[in-house]
Order: sequence, then structure tokens, then C-alpha cells
Amino acid sequence: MTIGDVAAHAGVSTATVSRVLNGGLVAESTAAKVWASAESLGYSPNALTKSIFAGRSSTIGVIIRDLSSPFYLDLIRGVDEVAAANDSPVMLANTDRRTDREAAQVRAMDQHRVRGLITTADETADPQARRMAANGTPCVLVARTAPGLHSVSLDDVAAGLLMALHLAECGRSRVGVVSGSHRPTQVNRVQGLRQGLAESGLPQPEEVLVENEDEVDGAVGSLLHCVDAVVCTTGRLTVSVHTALTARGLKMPDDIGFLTMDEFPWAGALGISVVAQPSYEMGRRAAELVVEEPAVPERVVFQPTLVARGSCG
Amino acid sequence: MTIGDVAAHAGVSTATVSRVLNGGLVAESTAAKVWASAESLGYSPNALTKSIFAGRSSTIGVIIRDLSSPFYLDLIRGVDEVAAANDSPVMLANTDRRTDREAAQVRAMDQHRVRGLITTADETADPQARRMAANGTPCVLVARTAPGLHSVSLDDVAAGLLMALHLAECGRSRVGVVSGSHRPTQVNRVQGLRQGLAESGLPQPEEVLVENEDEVDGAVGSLLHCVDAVVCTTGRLTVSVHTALTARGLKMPDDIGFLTMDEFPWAGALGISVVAQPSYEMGRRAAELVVEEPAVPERVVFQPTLVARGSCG
DNA sequence: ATGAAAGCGCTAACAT
DNA sequence: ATGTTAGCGCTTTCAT
Repeated sequence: MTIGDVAAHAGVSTATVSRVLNGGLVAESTAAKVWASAESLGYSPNALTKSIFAGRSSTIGVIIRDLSSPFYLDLIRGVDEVAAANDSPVMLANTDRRTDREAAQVRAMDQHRVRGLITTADETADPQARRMAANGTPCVLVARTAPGLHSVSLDDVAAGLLMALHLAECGRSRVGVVSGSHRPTQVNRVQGLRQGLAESGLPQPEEVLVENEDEVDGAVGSLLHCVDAVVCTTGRLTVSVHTALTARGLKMPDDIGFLTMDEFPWAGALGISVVAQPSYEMGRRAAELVVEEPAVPERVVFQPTLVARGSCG
Repeated sequence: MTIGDVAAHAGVSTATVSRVLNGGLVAESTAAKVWASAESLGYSPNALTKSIFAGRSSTIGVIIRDLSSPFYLDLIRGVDEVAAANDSPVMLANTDRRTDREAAQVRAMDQHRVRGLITTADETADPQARRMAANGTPCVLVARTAPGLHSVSLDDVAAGLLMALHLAECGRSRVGVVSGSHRPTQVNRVQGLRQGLAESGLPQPEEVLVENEDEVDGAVGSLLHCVDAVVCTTGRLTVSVHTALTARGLKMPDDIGFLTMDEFPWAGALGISVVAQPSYEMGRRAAELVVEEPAVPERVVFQPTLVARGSCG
């Protein structure tokens, strides 16, 4: 089914059909004929071919590190919302935390001539992203910044400060922190926490860094002999850390304080206090940057909010 | 940057460049020249144009009813996994439970000439899907079947039976069930439950159907005067039902039994028993159907499994 | 108001 | 082994 078939069926030229389909100047009567033909032939315009002329597709590319994380999920929902409102399909790729996949995925997005790219990938793929940006494809970094590229991120230091403040208010004095990686988000959150604790006149935290989820239990155990509160700087490890705590029979907030990052569906039911980031809004904003294509790199920073539910006292 | 630019730079024809890029028969020396030119010009092949020739894109389309549901999330992960292994990008659309959006999204997928479509949409869009299927685009229904289309679904009746059996084994005698809609999955699960209870010599369940999450609390309340176990046939409402129960001070399993659908990250920590569906595997299988394009409509049915954690006794 | 024709970036015969 | 040429399905001048 091509535009040619429709043209033949309607007894007009392909140019006319194209005009009808795209709202050009055509006589009422011919337009009607064309619509009828298109209908009866079950014609479906080829979006791929259209994109060739535009030079790019209307698709928005999204590269996600970890599809199992609630944060990224909400991010996607936000992106999708804005994309849908702009008739832009969303092309999704999951690196599944395998950094070596990122380059290939960015390349794929580039080759599909996405209208813009929203990525949570590591620095590895930055040069490619920058090249895309130079060629007129807006690229938005999420949870990270880089020169020459847009970014949407959380004020991670503020998140750490918020945590420290809350712990201090709850009368906690010795805190242990579980972080998830060396990435800037994690480092900044811990830094904010340190700063906040210092400002509150509290001792610096005991820190463990955990890459793998199955190391959490041991790490938390090593923390426990000297702390009265455990904070977790990544939503990814919330379940594991919580489990490590409760498995030892510790009750919150009486035996131990617990504070973690990122809102999640069960937080309310479990009474777990969190420092939340507006992930859905961040997704929306990222997509808006793609749609609006600001000329100069924009760095959007969102503020975290504390949701106190009693797990710290 | 087109193939023509590369050809000019390398002093060969576009055909030769195309051959080099796609592994045709070319002299080592020319190939080297071409690669060098492509490299230095930063050439990136246009996947859109390629698809024109193939007649279709390599993209797999996925339409999801509800991106916030863990079930669909795992499904996507499965799809993405197989898609990535086949160099197929994934195009994602979220209907956000607005049935009226489905038709437009299926149409968009069609117009983008997706290689195949995996959809959780309602019957509304079936005629379009069937037309696509007729034109050679494999369409896979998830959690639903329809004549002429592939499908991947759970044995929902078995899920209900499993629930009934477990409740009976735990000594529950009067069960209340919260279902989420009139869709076949829900109906079949309840039917399986009824059948299982009957076979176990237990009375038929008290049933409430809840469309909106904020009606859950009232609905559960209305159930409570006469039941010693509550089952929820949709993972979407697990949190709400659980909250409705605990908010009334009911302890599981002593005061009330609780059993719900779909595995979720906190189930272990909370000791909630569930009947799980292999969502990730289902996603994989759906994508495989797209890739393999079986000539006749295939109906893949997965079996649910009980994960007993003590919330029923 | 409509058609003819050129061309978007690429591939695939068909030549040489 | 490489170039020439004719498309793929569509848009867009430029004529008429």
C-alpha cells in the first residue's frame, strides 16, 4: 500500500494525495475522493519515509541504566507523557548496568536519527552524545552533567543535607551510610550528608560502599556495632538494607533509625522515611528539553524533599 | 553526512561504500580507504533509509497499559532483552489505562512499520492489529487472546485454583476476594478461585470489584465482617489492599489471611504470599514470537507458581 | 487546483 | 572488484 496505489485508485497524482494527507491546497471534491480511496485500500502512511525528508525521525530516544529501578520507571513515565503530547514515539534501551553496552545503544539511537536523546549512561558515551548534539540532536543527561550537554538532575548535596538534618532532629548521633557506587550522585549525597552532620555538630558517618546487592547484608552488619541510624543513598538498595536490618531483629525507629533515597509504593505502608526526588517531573523536563531544543546547554536541577514517616524516630 | 559524502571523500562510488558498510565483496585496499573516510567524516548510516528498502523497520513496538505496574515492567525487561539480542530497538507506548489512546498508538506503531507489535491493549484495537498481522507484522497479545493473533498469557484459572488450594491448606474457610476489573484475566482468576474453593468443600467467596485505588479501603471494609482471608487478584492493588487490612490493626496471618497476585520486591521482606507469574519470561517469549514470526497464530500459556510466605498461615 | 519530475539516503541488480 | 542506474515511498519545487 503506497501513496501511488491510492493515487491510482482515486485517479489523481501522488502529489495530490500527499497534499490531501498533509492538508495542502486541494479541491473539496478531490480530497473526498482521495480520503475514500485511502480508507478503502487501508492505506497507512509510512512514517519512516516521511522522516527521510525531515532529515530526522520524530522519535525520542531514552537510554536507561536499570529498568528495575522505580526511579527510572517514573522517569520514563514522565518522558512518555510529554512525548505522547508531542506525537513523538519513545525508543527505549536498557543497558542493564552493563556500561559496555552504552556506546552501541547511543550509536543505534543516532542511526535511527532520533529527534533527541535522554540518557542515564556513563561518561563512556559522552563523546558520541556530544557529536550528536553538534549535529543538532538535543541530548539530555539525567543525574549527571557534562560540558556542552543538557542535563536534568537532583541537587544531590541537598539530599544529603536533608538526610543529615532529619537524623539530627530525630536525635540520632552516630550514623552509618550505605552507598551504591562511585558515581557523582552517590558521592555528592554522601558529601552532603557529611556536611550536614558536621553542621549539626554530629560525628562523621561510618561508610560502606556496596556494588552488589548480595554484599549488602555483610556491609550493614559491619556497620551495626557503632551506629544508631543507617542511611542508604540509593533507592536501588533500599530493600536489601531494610532486610539486613530487620533480619537482625532490629525494630525501627526504636532499635535503629533508617532513612533512604527515593519514594516507592510500599514506603507508606512500611513507615519508611525517604528523601524523594521528583522523578516523574524530571522525566517530563528532560523530554521538554528535547522538544524545545534550547540553543545553549541547560542544566536543570531539582530539589529533593524529605518525607518523614517515623523510621528515624 | 551521507553515503555520497563518504564516497566522494574516498574517491569511490556510493555502491562501493554501501558494500563496504554491509560486508560485500570489495578489495582490502578500497575497504580501508572507505572506512577511513567514514571515520574521519564522522559518518553515521541512516537506519531509517535502510528500513525503507527492507519494507519495515527493525524496531519492535510495545504497548503497555500501565507503566507503573511491576508486572509490565518485567515484561518490558524481557522484551528488551530479546530485542537487544536481535539488534532490534524497542518502541514503547504507555496508554496509562486510557483505552481511547490505544487505537492511536497501534496506528503509530503501524505507521512506523514496526517489525512486530506486542500489546496489552484492549479489544478496541484488535481490528487494526489484525490488519497489521495480515500485512505480515506479527502481533502478540499479552494477557489476552483473540482469533488470528499470537498471544502470551498466564493460565489465570490455574492461578485462581492455586490460591484456593493454598487458602484451604492454611485452614481458611471464608474468603473475600478483591478483583480489579472485568477483563478476562481478572474474571478467570476469580473463576479459578471459585472452582478451587468448591473442590475443597469451602463456601464461595465474597467478592468486590474495585476500579479505582481509592475505593479499595471501603471495599475491603465491606468484606471484613465475614471473612478470615482476603485475596487480591491483581498486583496493581496489592499495596492498597494490604494497607486497608493493616490500617485496621489486623495482623497476618493471625487476624486475617492475605494472598495476592504477582511477585514484587518487598514481598519477601513483608512475608506476603503471592501467586507469581513469570513476567520476564513472558516478555521474552512475546519478543521471540515477533522475531520468529510463526506462520500460524500461537497461544503461549504460562503457569503460575505459588510463593508461600506465611501471610495465610 | 493539479500534475510531472526531481530528489531524500540508501540498496540492489546489471554492467563492465 | 567497482561503477551505473534504477528504484524504495514520500515530499516538494516548478509548471500548467
